[in-house]
This record gives sequence, structure tokens and C-alpha cells, in this order.
Amino acid sequence: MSDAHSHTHSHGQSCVVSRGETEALVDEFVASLRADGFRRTDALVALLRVMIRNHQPYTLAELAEVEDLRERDQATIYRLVMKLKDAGKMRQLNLAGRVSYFQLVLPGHHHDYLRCESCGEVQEVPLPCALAEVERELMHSLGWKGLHHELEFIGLCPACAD
Amino acid sequence: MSDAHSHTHSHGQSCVVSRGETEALVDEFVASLRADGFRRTDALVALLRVMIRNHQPYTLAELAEVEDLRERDQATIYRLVMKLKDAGKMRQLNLAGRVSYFQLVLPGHHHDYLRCESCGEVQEVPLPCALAEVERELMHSLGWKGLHHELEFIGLCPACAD
DNA sequence: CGGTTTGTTGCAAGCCAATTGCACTTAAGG
DNA sequence: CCTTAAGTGCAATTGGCTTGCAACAAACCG
Ligand SMILES: [Mn+2]
Ligand SMILES: [Mn+2]
Ligand SMILES: [Zn+2]
Ligand SMILES: [Zn+2]
Repeated sequence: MSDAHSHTHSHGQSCVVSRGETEALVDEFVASLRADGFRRTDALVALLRVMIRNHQPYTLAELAEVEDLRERDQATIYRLVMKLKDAGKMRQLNLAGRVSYFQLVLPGHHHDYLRCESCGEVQEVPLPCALAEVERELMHSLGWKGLHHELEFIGLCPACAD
Repeated sequence: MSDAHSHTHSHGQSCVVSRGETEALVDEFVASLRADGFRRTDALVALLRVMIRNHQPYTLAELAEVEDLRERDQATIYRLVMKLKDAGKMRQLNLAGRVSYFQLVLPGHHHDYLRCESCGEVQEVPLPCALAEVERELMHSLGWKGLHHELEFIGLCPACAD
């Protein structure tokens, strides 16, 4: 009942960075991480390479499939992701029910998503997001601090809609 | 690492319905459910009573604590919730990491939420939501169907912000 | 370049909310 | 009543994390 998709679905390929530019960003990212006690390990570099090159939400399982991370222990990837989260460099998205998605925090990048209830496809919303203003209003009127948001549109993708 | 709150936090108490009005709505709800093969059982009535009376997101654990559901098996509550979801009468929200929240679908009711990253408090957004227009635009331009959305603002509640 | 400190990793075990199989019970309809 | 299909309790299982611990290896220091 309520069974979800289980195949590996493809994400939309928005927000991609060139191979060369990625390397520079990785170096920069690692450098800033040094201040938080991170060391430049192969696993960290491989992880950042993927998540910067293709700025999308990934499940831990998806990350474990990535080149240069394939032979890594799942616990290693898990701890890297969590440590990045603690450092404020990783965001945990709860797009689907049982699994979490993770996406690197890149200054100036914010994305909302569309998710298909039928096949699980996740696609970036190709429209500008106007919620920053609402955030300001909420912080001002309710006294909350440091608000950001997570917005997901849910429905049937063109393929599943027939 | 990244440890979340674990105590039972209170929800904001918006969207409450009077005791008498609730009974009428429950009867109406059950009646419409009959078309989907539902039977009027004590567990179903108790569940609807809670979720209509206080239209909020609940975890399965929270539902299991409710009067008249306390002595029920967790599997019973789980299957009721899932069957309602399959019938399109229940929405599964992914507000937090490991546990799902469920909220009854009531025509004309739509809510967005604020969640405190520190204490886990969940509060309804007291402003009107203007995303229906964006949904129409997305369906029109991208070909998705039946879109609804889930919007959550995340930050520090007044208490946790000091 | 050794030696020391401390973050990192593999491996295996554990955790826990959800999920399911099965036999029994009960609402609903005739 | 009697039949049929939905609902339920109970126990066992799943699966996505999550953690303890010993072995490793960046970074740093003299
Ligand atoms: Mn991006
Ligand atoms: Mn409501
Ligand atoms: Zn689809
Ligand atoms: Zn708080």
C-alpha cells in the first residue's frame, strides 16, 4: 500500500558546473573547511567534486554509487555529510518519505523542487523564488531568526501524467 | 552528531474546530469514505475526530498516544493512515528527518509551516499562501499535473533565538 | 625528515520507525 | 442470521541510518 517507486530515477540536470571550474571551487571549499577542522582527504574531495559539479539533492545511497566513492564505506560518506551539515555547509532536504536528500550549501544558490508522486523524479523549479520577502516578514512579525525555506511542488510529471 | 530534539514538542494550536462541529464533519468524512470501501470502525472515527478537531500534522507516535487510540495497535493506526493516504484524504509531510508527519486533507485548508532547527517546534504560518499561481504556471509551462506543494520555513524560534 | 596529535575510515553491531504476513474478528449487506 | 470482505492484534522483519572501536593517515612541530 502506498508503495513508492524504487528504481533509480534521474534528476533534472540544471545547475551544472564545468569540469575545470569545479576543481577550483573544490579547492576553495576545502580551504574554507580547514577552519572547521576538516582534513583534505580523498573521500572529501570526491564528495565535493560530485556535489559541486552537479548541484542537486542526493540520497546517501546515490552518493555511495558515485565514482571514487563507490569503494567507500557507507558510514564514511554518512559521517562526511553529517559533519558538513554541522558546519552549515550541507542542507538536509526531506523530499520523500523514508530517505533524506542532501545538497551542498553554495552561496547564492537556492533551489525549489518538483517531485513526481508516481515515479519519484525530482526536478529543479525553473522559476525565480520570491519567498525571501516572506521570510523577512515572518522574522519581523513572529521573532524567528535565520529563516531559510524548503519548497517542494508535488504532482505527476509529464511522463506519468500520460 | 547533528542530533535532533527528541522531546515531545507542542504544535501551535491554530485551525481548531468546536467539539460539536467536529462530530458533524467526522460523519460527513466517513460517509464520503464509504465510497472507497471504508467501514465505520471505532479506530477510524477516533482518528478522524482528532485530526479534524485539531487540523495539524501528527506523527504516528503522536497519534498512538491519543485518547481512544491509545489501546490500539500501532499497525492499525499505520494502516488506517496509509489507506487514507491512498484515498487521497491524507497528506504525508516530511517536516523532519527520520519521522513522517501526517495531516488530513480538508477541502479549502492549506497550511505552510515554520520549524525550529533547535527545539523542533512546528508552527503554522499565519500568512496567506500565494503559491497557487506558481502551481498553475508550472503545470502550464512544464506539463506537470495535479500540483500541490509543501512549504516549510526553517530557523530558530523566538525561544531558541534568545 | 621522524615523531606526535587528532581527524578519518572500515567493519560490524545496533537502533528504531515503519512495514508486513497471518489468523482471527467484525461491519455491512442481503 | 449468514456471507463476504474489510479491519485488527501480534509478532517478526525491513531498511536507512547511527555508533563503538581499533587501525590509519593528514597536519603540524621541532
Ligand atoms: Mn545550484
Ligand atoms: Mn486547517
Ligand atoms: Zn513521474
Ligand atoms: Zn526552538
